Amino acid sequence: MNEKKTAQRGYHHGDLRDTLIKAADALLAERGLEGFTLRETARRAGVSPAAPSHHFGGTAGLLTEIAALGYQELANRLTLAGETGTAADRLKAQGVAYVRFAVDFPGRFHLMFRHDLLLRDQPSLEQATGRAWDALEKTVLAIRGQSDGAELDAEGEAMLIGIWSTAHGFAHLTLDKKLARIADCGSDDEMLDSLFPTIIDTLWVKKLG
Amino acid sequence: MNEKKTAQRGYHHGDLRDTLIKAADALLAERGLEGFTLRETARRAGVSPAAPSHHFGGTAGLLTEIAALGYQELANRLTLAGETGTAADRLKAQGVAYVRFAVDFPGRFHLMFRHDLLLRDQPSLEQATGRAWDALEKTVLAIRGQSDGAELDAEGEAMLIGIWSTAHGFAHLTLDKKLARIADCGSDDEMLDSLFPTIIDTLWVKKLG
DNA sequence: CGCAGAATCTTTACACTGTAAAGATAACAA
DNA sequence: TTGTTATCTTTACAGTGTAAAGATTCTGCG
Repeated sequence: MNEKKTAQRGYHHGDLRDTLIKAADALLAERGLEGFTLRETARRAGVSPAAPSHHFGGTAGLLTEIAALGYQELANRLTLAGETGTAADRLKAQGVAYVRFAVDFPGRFHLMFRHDLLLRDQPSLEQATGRAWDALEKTVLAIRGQSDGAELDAEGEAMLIGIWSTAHGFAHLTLDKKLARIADCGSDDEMLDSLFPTIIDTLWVKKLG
Repeated sequence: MNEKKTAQRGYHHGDLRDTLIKAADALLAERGLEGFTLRETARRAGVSPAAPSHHFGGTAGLLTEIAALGYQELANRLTLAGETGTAADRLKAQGVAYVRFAVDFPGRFHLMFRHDLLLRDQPSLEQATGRAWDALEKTVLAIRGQSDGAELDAEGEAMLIGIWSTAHGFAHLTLDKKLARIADCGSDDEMLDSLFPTIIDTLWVKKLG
């Protein structure tokens, strides 16, 4: 019976921590990282402006929890994309999933790579980051013919950072509308589903397959 | 005799516009984009807090001029890198130059891709962006065997966006210290000069050459 | 039960921020 | 000289994050 709901308007909210995380995440989704405000988060949660700071130690503490959420979701998608097909297919699918995540959660995505806004060594963040990372590494290990727990060899390392960089850059450029003028596609969806796979094919798969 | 210097402490500064741009650029270099402040810029220029807004219409106006500076510098470097060697060599060199620019000017670089902070259709920005863009396009056209003024074919377009994405992503990940834990290189310089070319080779050049 | 002590949230306060509006000053043109 | 205009300052306001201190409720222990 830990569900006291928010109706109880006393000093003790019950589960204000979770409420704040959800409110902040929703605010991030609505207004983006630049529209995010700690006070507005508190307002939406129906508490005083200073309440979030008390729970999370400051803006960075709250944002770090949301970034961890983001890495969890990203890890889930990367894992899912890394389950079917040849090793090359899986890496390609993971690249697409990476960009898809960025398009689906632009606020979270931007936040996840703003180390000036995050508490880097928070366990929740480190663990979630590790999960996402491992999903990619596993696929590259398979491509390189290495066993699952091994250290990546030099070329594998280059491949991993390469696919990561390409997907990461494409995601950023898409979110920043930089690709609109060149590839005059319509929606981001169309761009993602046709252009990005083409790029991966042009760069990668022909060499791997 | 347009040089009245800043010593003249009157209402009319003389060339406050340029002074503000330089002060803002220096502040950006020192404290990064997140440490940038319009008031601090005014402070360094020795003028009132509201003076910058009057000249540039607001923060975005001033930042846009600095972003234009950034694109100019980037265009210069890309042009220089695209002058010697085979077409494949030049594209690789341009990729390295792109990342090098980001490492040398992190503040400017971040700013240049923050469309929420810039006035997109400011001529100075559009023109500088175009110059940088053209330098890359020219190299890809050469690789594709197309004439200089032509429209890129589909595969060339994919190549262009591909190399851009890879360099852009690598630059972002480097600046965000995300690569430190994987490729345990020392400095950013070392990473740039050895790791990034390796990636390009692994991904690209073997196919092009 | 009663009641310290701790946990939780609020209040207050402060130093910032960007910028709109109105005032002061200097340059300039007639 | 005198009016006009451009340039910069002053003032003011609505925001922001958060430190410090106060109010309230929960909790554990006698």
